[in-house]
Amino acid sequence: MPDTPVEPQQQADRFSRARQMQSVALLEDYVEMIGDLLADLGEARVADIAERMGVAQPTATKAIARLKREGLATARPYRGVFLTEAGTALADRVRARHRMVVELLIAVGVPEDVAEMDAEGIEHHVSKRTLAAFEEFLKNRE
Amino acid sequence: MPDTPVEPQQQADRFSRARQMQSVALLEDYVEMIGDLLADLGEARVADIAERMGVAQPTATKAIARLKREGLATARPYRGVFLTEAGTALADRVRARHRMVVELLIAVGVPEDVAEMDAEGIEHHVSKRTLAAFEEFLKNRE
DNA sequence: TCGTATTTATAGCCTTTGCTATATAGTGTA
DNA sequence: TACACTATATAGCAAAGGCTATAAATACGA
Repeated sequence: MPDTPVEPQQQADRFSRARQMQSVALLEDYVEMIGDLLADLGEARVADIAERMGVAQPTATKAIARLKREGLATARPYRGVFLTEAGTALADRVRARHRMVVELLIAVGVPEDVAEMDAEGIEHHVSKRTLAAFEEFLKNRE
Repeated sequence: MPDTPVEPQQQADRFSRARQMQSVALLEDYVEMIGDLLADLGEARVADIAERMGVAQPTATKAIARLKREGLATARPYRGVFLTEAGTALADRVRARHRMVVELLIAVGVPEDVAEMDAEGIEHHVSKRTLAAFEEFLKNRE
């Protein structure tokens, strides 16, 4: 029965939740990016962050300000940006989830480059339970 | 080789693209919702749209204004909201994509209710090619 | 160490998506 | 037909994310 009627309230909640996740998505992207830069280059400069995020430098500065507000990052002016413990943990989770989404997409037949593209948007909406299902699926196929 | 180095520019483009898709997501949600209401109730009132979208009524009014601007909907004040041909076509595409995403999630082991939840956010980031892969996957399994 | 070049921060503006409070227009009934 | 009730529209505000232009701070070579 694909046509179970959906309660308006329930549906509204779903939309609210999706919007909520969206507001977290940017933080996740920045945190992961900063983690990557720290790993790759040993430091995360504002200019590099902006370049890789595809935004203007002041936009990155503002985003970093939000990360600081939320306790995910610290920054010494004109030095680099660093992740707090919470930031590092988030970055790790986000990175793992991203990889899992890409792998799942590839596993169901999505070309690798497309998988990589789409994952960038999809990943933020993948819940814990869905992630667990992905993991299980990848483990059990062959 | 999971560690193909990614060009900064390429990565930036991916993020830009994801942001771009995000701005379309709201339109898609509203259009699909209006389509559903028209089908279910024969009319789409602002109040119903707002309720089901989980937003305040003026927020829905504003979104509808954008739909009109973009040529997806028309509205007669104090009557209902209607979809243009383009709006109807978009609604159909969105609905089909939504169903496909839900089915794919279920097929890889995501519980139905979770699938329905997550699909709400995921669907907007599923490209044509990924959608095609999903379709193929669902057809070929068994 | 000075002075220029690079990098980051600030200022100021725009758009979108929310919100609440309030005005206004339709609807239906007495 | 008039009035109350309901539905929609409008006004005005906030936060987020984006931009360009410009100021300020740092770094580094001469």
